[in-house]
Amino acid sequence: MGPLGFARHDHSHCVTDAVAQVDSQCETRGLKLTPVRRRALEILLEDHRALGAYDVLERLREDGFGAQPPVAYRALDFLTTNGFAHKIERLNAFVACAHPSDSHTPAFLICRICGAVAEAETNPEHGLLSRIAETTGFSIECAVLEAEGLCPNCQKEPRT
Amino acid sequence: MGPLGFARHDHSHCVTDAVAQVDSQCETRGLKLTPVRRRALEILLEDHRALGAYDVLERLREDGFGAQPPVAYRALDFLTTNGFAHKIERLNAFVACAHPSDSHTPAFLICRICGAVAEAETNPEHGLLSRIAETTGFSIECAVLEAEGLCPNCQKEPRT
DNA sequence: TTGATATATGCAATAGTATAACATATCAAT
DNA sequence: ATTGATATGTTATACTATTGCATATATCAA
Repeated sequence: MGPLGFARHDHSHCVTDAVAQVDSQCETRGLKLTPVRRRALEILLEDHRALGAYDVLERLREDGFGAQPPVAYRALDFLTTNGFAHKIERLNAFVACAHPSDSHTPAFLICRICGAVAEAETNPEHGLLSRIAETTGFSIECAVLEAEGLCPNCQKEPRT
Repeated sequence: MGPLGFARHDHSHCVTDAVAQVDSQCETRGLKLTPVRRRALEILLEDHRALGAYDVLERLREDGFGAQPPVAYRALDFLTTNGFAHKIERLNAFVACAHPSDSHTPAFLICRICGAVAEAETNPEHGLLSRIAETTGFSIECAVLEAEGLCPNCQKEPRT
C-alpha cells in the first residue's frame, strides 16, 4: 500500500487490474508481455513509488529470474518504450504508468520528504510545450516534466 | 562556436560577457566565484552545449586543477545551485544558464540529431505546473522541463 | 518436419555517473 | 595569532547503465 495521487487507496486489486489492462493492450498491439516483463510491471505497481533498476533487479532475482543488470534494464525498457511505465529522470528511477491505456505526456510530482510520486495529466494542446515549439520552430517528439516539492501530507508535518 | 537558441551567433565575446554577468551577480549576492568555478563556467559557455561532468573535469585537469570527480561535481554544484548553470537530467549533463541574472524555471529543447540544447523561457504564472499544483495540493519547489526532438536545422536534413 | 529468421533471455565484463570520508589549505573576523 | 567557516584536493567506493556474446524460444516459409 502506498500513495497514488497522494491519497491512500485500496491497493488490493489495483495491481492485478493494471496488469490486466497492460495485458490486453499488448494483445491489441501485438506485444509480448513475457514473464520477466510482467513481473517487473507488478514490482513497480506493488509500490506505487519510483524504484531504481537495481531494486527491480533484486526482486526479479528473488523470483528466480536472471541476476544481471541487463535483465532489469531490458524489462524496464520494454515497459517504458511502450508506455506501461515511465522513467523519472530526476531520480534515475521507474514508476508504473497510471494511465497505461492512453498515450500521453505525463507530468510527475515528486515529494522530497516521503518520496511519493504522483502522475498528473497534462493538456498538450493548451500546453506550454507546444507554444514553445511554435515560437522556436523546434519539433518536440517527447517531453519530460518533473516537479519536486512537498506533497499535501508532508506539508502538514513540522519538519523542514 | 555553436548553436544557441538554434541560431548561429558571434561567439567571440559572449563567454566573457556571461562570465562578467555572473561575476557581478556573485558580488551582489556574496558568493565567491573562485578560479575552479569560474573556469568550469567558461568551459560550459565555450560550447553552448550540454557537457558531462567528466568532460568538464578533463578540461579542468588540463588547466591544472584537481583531477578527481569531486572537483568537477563541486564546481557544477555551485553553478547549478546558484542558477548560473542547469543540469539536463535527461542527458546527465550540464549547460551554462542563458539568463543568469534572473531567477526562472527554464525549459530545455534538446535536438536528438545534433545535440544542441536551447533554453526556452517559461511563464510560471500562466503555467501548466502551477495549475497542476493547485488541483493536487502539491507545493512545487523546483521543476524540470525537458523536450527532445528535432531543431529547425535538423528538420531540414533528409536523414531520420 | 525442417530450416531460416527474428526475438528474447542469460551472463560476464566494462563503461559512465556520482558521492562519502578525510586531510589540507585559505580566508574572514575576532 | 586563533578560531571557525569555507574551499580544495585525494582516495576509495557506490550507483547507474551498456556492450558483446552465447543460448533459448518463437514464427513462419518451404
